[in-house]
Amino acid sequence: MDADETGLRARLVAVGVDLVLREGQSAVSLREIARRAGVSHGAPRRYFPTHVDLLSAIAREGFADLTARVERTLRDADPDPRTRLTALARTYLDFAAAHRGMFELMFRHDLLDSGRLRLRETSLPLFAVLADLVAQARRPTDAPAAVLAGALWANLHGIAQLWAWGSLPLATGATDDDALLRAALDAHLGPAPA
Amino acid sequence: MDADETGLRARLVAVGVDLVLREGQSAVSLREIARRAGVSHGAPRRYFPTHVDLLSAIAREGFADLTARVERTLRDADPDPRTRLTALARTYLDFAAAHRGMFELMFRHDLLDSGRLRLRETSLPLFAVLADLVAQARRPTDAPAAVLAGALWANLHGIAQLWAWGSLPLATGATDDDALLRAALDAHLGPAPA
DNA sequence: CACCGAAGGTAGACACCGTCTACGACGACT
DNA sequence: AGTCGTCGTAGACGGTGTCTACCTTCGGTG
Repeated sequence: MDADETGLRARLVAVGVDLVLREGQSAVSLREIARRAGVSHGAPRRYFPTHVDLLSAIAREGFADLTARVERTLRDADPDPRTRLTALARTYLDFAAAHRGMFELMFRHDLLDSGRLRLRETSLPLFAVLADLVAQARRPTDAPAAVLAGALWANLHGIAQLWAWGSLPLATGATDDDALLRAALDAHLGPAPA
Repeated sequence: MDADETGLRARLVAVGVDLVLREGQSAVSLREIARRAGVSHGAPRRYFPTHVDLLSAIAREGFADLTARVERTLRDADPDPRTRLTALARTYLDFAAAHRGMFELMFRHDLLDSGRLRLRETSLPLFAVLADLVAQARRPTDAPAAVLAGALWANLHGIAQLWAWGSLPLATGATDDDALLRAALDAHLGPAPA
């Protein structure tokens, strides 16, 4: 971002992001990142005392990226809340599918320290956007907006997870996750408008 | 189970199950299991050529356990499909919360080989139970039963995941996942009966 | 100008991991 | 009695994260 381009700290994060996107979460070792950044294996320690710190910084970039994608999608989208929610959901699932390694890392709480590096502060705005749209699309008989938004998010997340896991298509016979996505949106927000 | 109690193979799996339940997924190393089983670090290799094989066997026990719990719950439950689905869902979430390490392992596709050890065959019956109940509770205007069941499962799974992740309560302000669970069931199956 | 002290990166050690391989003990069967 | 399989041992190898001692380099101050 605004960090010195040549600064090792930023370079380590950039290399890590590239690595997790290209080779998945398990490839992101401290030593491998250091190697690709052209420094010794001990160098990262100056900026990231622990592996968790570096991974958290990388995951933070992932949340920022996802948030930016969602905002970009919404910028060009219809004003109708239901349509916007559909676009948001599709962006979420597309992100999970296209950047599987990063998506996995982002929710591996055992590898991350959500307290450090303002990881949580980076992920909350995304939920706020979702919650705001849900509040607009909510019908009077629905659950409270926060609960409805949480349930919908959980549904999106579950679809992404189970899809990555591999048994969902096998169990449902679906060949794509679009049917599941539409079912989830219909369930939480009511039938799609004509 | 029916395996020789004194057989090393069964003992390794039992120790692994115990270990993952007690200390979480990251504690389940080949060498630690061997240590606790009182054998050398190379011994497991005779029965489980690779770490993935042993973890898969452990996860298989997890699925069997979860399936058994669900079946036990349903045995004593009301015949009404909606009630039964609620009981199933609660059992699923309770399991995820109570045996977090095992639950994590069960869906860590990067640590498991779903092909080997009939892991998939062990997890599918559980989904079949869910799908069967959903088919009974399904309303005519709902999505096809398989899709509806998949979407509901994804919702359950997402609630479990995000709850474990830790940001859900923070975002929704909920102090328990019961509100989310009820919202999910209501969304997919229609409002709860009086 | 000389010095010095901190910042930033190097390099080696340590314990642990999964995997591979050579080897020994032991029991059953011919 | 002898031989062959089965099963577990034990050591090595390359990998990991972390810790620590060291070196280099550069900016400010006497």
